Amino acid sequence: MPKTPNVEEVADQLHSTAIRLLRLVRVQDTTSGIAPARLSALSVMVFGGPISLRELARAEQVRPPTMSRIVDALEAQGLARRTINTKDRRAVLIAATKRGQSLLQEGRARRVKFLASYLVKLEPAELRILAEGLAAMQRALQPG
Amino acid sequence: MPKTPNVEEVADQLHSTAIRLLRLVRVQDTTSGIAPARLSALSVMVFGGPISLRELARAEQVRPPTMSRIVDALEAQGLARRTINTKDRRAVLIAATKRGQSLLQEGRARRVKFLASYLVKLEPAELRILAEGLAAMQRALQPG
DNA sequence: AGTGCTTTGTTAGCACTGCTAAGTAATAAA
DNA sequence: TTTATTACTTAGCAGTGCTAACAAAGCACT
Repeated sequence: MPKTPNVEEVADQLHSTAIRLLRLVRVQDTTSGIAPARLSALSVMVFGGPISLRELARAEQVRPPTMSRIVDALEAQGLARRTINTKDRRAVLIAATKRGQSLLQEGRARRVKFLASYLVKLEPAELRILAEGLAAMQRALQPG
Repeated sequence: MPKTPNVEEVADQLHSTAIRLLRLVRVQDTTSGIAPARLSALSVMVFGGPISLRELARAEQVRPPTMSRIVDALEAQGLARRTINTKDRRAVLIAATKRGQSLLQEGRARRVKFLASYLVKLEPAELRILAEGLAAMQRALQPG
């Protein structure tokens, strides 16, 4: 029976493990031909549907000018489109194109597959603990 | 008794959770006055001692020219110093200064404390599971 | 309608961080 | 000694974050 771990120690491990993990998958992301911030913004559109620039910026924790440029690039690559919001003509509605959708799904699949290739080294019991640990972490990171 | 989870599902959760976590702590890092790549490189020197540029670049998974510029900035901020390697005069030995060491420790402490403030919301049993899950993940990410 | 405030988005310009290509200096190999 | 390799730097590009400053649209109130 393992003893209750120190909170700060876990926090430290958490941080460094997250860094290592994202560095690992970054390599996979570059093969998609879409830069990471663009891929991430595209993902929000694909899973959440058309969205205003302001909302998209908030979802990505980025300022509007930054997101405006990201959308510029996605449009130039034919992966997203700005459409007119007839309800409020100040705002734009940004949506992923068909091509943007399929490209995202492919990239996501590749990334997940890549990560999964590491996880298969674990015993079923370890995998279960990892899944439970993740669930706990998601609860902890929840605002409030 | 929870059933054994799907590997790809866990991989997906892992990825998005890691992204969210690092976005969270990024805010804390900006308060240190050192940019993230510089902070990370500094950390390698502080915990591993003097190191050549090539090794440092490898440790940070970055190309030498990129690291050369990061070290330039750290030197300009008085946080690291390039010294001559008498064994091989092609190479440089890069080491953190006293100021670099203390600044890093402070930043690290602030980040850990910040993360820990989220983790205290968890029950001891959840925290234990999270720690075990992290350990499993570190085994999985191990090369080989 | 008109006046003024707020909201949405853009443009311009800066800092930081990644890359490759091309160069110099020191060392190793032939 | 000549050639190749290794370590590092410089130059220049792309991507991604920011703030400041602006235009356009909507809102509130007279």
